[in-house]
Amino acid sequence: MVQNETEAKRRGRPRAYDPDDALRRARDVFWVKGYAATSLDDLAAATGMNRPSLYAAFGDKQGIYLAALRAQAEDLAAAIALATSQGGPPAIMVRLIFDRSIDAYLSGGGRGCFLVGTALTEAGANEEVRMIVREAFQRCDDILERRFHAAVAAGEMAADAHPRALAQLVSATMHELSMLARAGHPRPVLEERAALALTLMRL
Amino acid sequence: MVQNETEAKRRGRPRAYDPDDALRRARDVFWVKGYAATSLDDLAAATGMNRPSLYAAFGDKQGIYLAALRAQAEDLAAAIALATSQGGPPAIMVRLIFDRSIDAYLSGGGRGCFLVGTALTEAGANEEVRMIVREAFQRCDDILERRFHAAVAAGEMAADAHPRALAQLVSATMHELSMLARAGHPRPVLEERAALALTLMRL
DNA sequence: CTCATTTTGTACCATTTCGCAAACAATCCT
DNA sequence: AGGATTGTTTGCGAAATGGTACAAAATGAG
Repeated sequence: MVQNETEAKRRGRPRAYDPDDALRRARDVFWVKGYAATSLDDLAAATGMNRPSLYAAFGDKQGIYLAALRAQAEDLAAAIALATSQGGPPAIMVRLIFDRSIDAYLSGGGRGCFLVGTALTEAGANEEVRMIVREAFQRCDDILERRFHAAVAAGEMAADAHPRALAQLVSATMHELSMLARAGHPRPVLEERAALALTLMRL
Repeated sequence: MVQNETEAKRRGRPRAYDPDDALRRARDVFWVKGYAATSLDDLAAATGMNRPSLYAAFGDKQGIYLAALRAQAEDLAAAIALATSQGGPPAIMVRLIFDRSIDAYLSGGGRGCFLVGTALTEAGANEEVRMIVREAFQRCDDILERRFHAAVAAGEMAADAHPRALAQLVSATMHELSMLARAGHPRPVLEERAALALTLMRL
């Protein structure tokens, strides 16, 4: 919806808001209240925009949510890709991923992961959301699996390690940490989970 | 709200519905659409009751949801307690738990676990829901941990097995299976996840 | 039979919600 | 300067939503 981002000069009245910033603020409301419980008034208040501007920028309510969801899915995959791109022992990498995840999930009052905390509910009745969630998680799994596979090939892990099982355990642990955060558990609980999951990985 | 369940004879006009059955039907609507997206009209249509009867039976909309949520939390803990109460090798027990979970999560079009799929979103802004979810999952973890601890003591598992870590892995795997189901993954995907988690447990 | 009691059915109300139309404002182009 | 273009503001309106009042109906008690 929002276009001509990079173009030097646009004609007509300039926008009074930054689309990326507005989408982040809208996303934060969805993040706490969920999609269905968030009203356009909530979004207008959070972004400082009024409804017609919201419509012009992102389309209807579902359009705003889908834009936020896609951005969040992209950020998630990018974060995993970044964490796995650095070399070094897989154990260090996994520990880093867990630490970063815990920080992220506890920020904002323990809201957890956006996908887990909001999109999953909507996935029950919305085919598009369901697909976005499925593909986002699948991408993360694939990235992690490739990384573990490479680590085995590089001799950084035991030869009989199971890259696919380990990738899925990292993924599941992240999701579990997200749930625990949103259920109100404090940091030490999350840290112990991460530590015990790491123990079971025997890296 | 609903009372005098066991009393032989009630005065006045008899109820035209079965409270337990009505609550199950209401729960099924919440299960697919989530709490916020479910309207009282939806609930009235699903239960066959009209709004005043719903109010008399369960209170307001949140009351209906909380009743369904509490019942579901109870059922979950009961299912775990039942599965762990039977003796035998822990590996068999875990496999059974996963199999049962997969069946349950894929039924109804892949709606996953009620708590994971609906309550977690609401937990973001509802303190009571957050507490119910937290306690329900905590109970399951505790039951599983005790069972693994007993298995170690009984020599059914390696002495250096980690009951707490294993319990948390079973729990996290169940939650992950629930998410995968709701994200639209087919049965084989879930079955592979369960199998690989079991592999990592080295039971 | 009559009355008290409980539930049901209909209708209603106040509020919220989404979405849009039309007028106003700011900028660019010629 | 004047028109074209784009974004903002205000306000409206139709529909849906949560919740309730009240009369009718169905049962047990006396």
